[in-house]
Amino acid sequence: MPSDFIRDIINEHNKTERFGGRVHTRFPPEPNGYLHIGHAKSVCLNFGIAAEYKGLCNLRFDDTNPAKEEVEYVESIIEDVRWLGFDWQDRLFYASDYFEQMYDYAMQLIKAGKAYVDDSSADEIRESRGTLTQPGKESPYRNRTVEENLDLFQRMRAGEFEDGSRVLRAKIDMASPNLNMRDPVMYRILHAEHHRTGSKWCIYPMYDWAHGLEDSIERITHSICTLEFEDHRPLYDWFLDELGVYHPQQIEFARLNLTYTIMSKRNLRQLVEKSDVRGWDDPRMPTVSGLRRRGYTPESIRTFAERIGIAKTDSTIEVALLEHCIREDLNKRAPRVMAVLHPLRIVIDNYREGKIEEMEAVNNPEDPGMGTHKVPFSRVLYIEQDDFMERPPKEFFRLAPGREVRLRYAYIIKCVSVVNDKAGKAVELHCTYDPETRSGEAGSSRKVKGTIHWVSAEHALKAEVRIYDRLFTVENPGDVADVETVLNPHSLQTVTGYLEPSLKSATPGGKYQFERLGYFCVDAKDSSPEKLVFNRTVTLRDTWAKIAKKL
RNA sequence: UGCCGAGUGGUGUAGUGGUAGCACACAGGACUUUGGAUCCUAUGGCCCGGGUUCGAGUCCCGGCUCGGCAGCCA
Repeated sequence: MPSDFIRDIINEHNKTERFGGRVHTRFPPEPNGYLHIGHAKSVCLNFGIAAEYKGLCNLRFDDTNPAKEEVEYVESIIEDVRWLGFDWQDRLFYASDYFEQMYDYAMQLIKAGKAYVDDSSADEIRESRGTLTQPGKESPYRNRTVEENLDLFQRMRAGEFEDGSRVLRAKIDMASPNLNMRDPVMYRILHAEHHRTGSKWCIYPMYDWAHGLEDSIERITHSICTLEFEDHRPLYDWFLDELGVYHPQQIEFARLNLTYTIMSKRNLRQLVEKSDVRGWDDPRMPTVSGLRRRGYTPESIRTFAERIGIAKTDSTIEVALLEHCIREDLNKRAPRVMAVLHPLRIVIDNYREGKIEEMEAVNNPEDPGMGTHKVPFSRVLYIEQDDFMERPPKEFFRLAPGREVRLRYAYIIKCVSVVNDKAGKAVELHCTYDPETRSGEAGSSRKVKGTIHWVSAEHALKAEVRIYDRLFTVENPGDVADVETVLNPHSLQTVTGYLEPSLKSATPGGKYQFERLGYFCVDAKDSSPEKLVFNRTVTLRDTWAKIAKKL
């Protein structure tokens, strides 16, 4: 069980019986965009804590702003939370289900002389709010009678007034050093169609007013949110105390930041709208749907969420940790296959034309229980262009003129000649094989420096392979004024890959390790049996790349 | 220069008065029919200054730095 300041607080509450030993959290997204990895952190935290303490966690849509919210988003959020592996049973709630009760509570506050209808314009309210260093000024409407406020508020609800003409405000303290306490707006008039309540309402509650009530109504014990709401906690507490209702504890933690990644919904939406990516679920997006399509597993994301920890310090996690988590998971479960993405044709001169052998390949060296499968071998093969160099440095131990290398699960071959094109680029290799060295047989114990992967040209399956790189060229794209300027133009490279024939039966979402290259998955949207499409999830650790870089 | 909050290796995160630990990254090595995986080893840290104490990352005081807040967004 992880240890962090939130669990410390819960342990303390359990000790003092503040909530009678109960633990009940909630994940409260606003349905105005797709969930991203930062939300996943919160989902794992809230549902994870509930599970650890044998408590409950609700899924609740904070749908108080009809102007920005859509059912498409609620559907995607439900799918994503479920995919991450969490269950809210029958506790799927919507803030909009509580509108009537919130209205009653507002009437109660008005009757207590703690809220008033303000006829000021938005501009006037902003100007009278004061500044960070100067107190605000009280509204001329602040001291209306309770009767007048009641009447006006009822008429606001009845639709008698235009958008923006009036608001309901809490009467707190215009001189408070905490701006949130300077008579915050509780309701605004919005004649807008709500995705659930239709046109039933034309006044909508503001976050600060609504959120605590939602938590209170659901008997939440620990209302976990991000740091920027720290200043709002006094207001959260004020509303609940003035109403005298059940009062959860709000706790704030630092949101997730990732290197080379943007997390704000605004920026993510911009990428989608400007077609910098192919939608919210583009595999380059840090959205849960993007990661899923990219080939990330729920387990890897949960592990990641656990490893990054929970704290109040603003921090930025290196994206390498996320990549480590998916490699670690896929290493244990992904079957190994061979695929050549940048083919170089080789002919084994001394291998009889038309001869075909079935080589036995291990499905996963980490798990012998996964068995083996056959791969056809023949005279003409493809190997990776990177696995051959005409003038290799001494650190390179793959194929080169006159050098030997092992073909994975097959024979040791030697390169005897190179065919170059006009530009001098190697386009075909002629090799000989050593018949004594077939994998698994007596002579196969002979050692050579390198082993490379291959596919038989005549048996190869062609597929579209999408190779992804980071979306941004800088570590902190979120700090840049316009993210368009730091987009990586090479974040997607599409190639035709040559795959071993066993992949014929690959189904959408299927995850594989292409030996020596990385983990790849069948694209869930664009792949079909006629035209397979693979996404590269993540590369394997590449020691050679590091060496080559230093040369 | 208002209010709130945060400062522990490169990046994160533990440590609640008693040997500063873990993960990732990085460097080296072992092993290897994936330059994968695995294993081993190394480098590297308590923002600063005072104070309390036998003893301070931890408690106190004073600084410094960074983040958040002036939507009828959440």
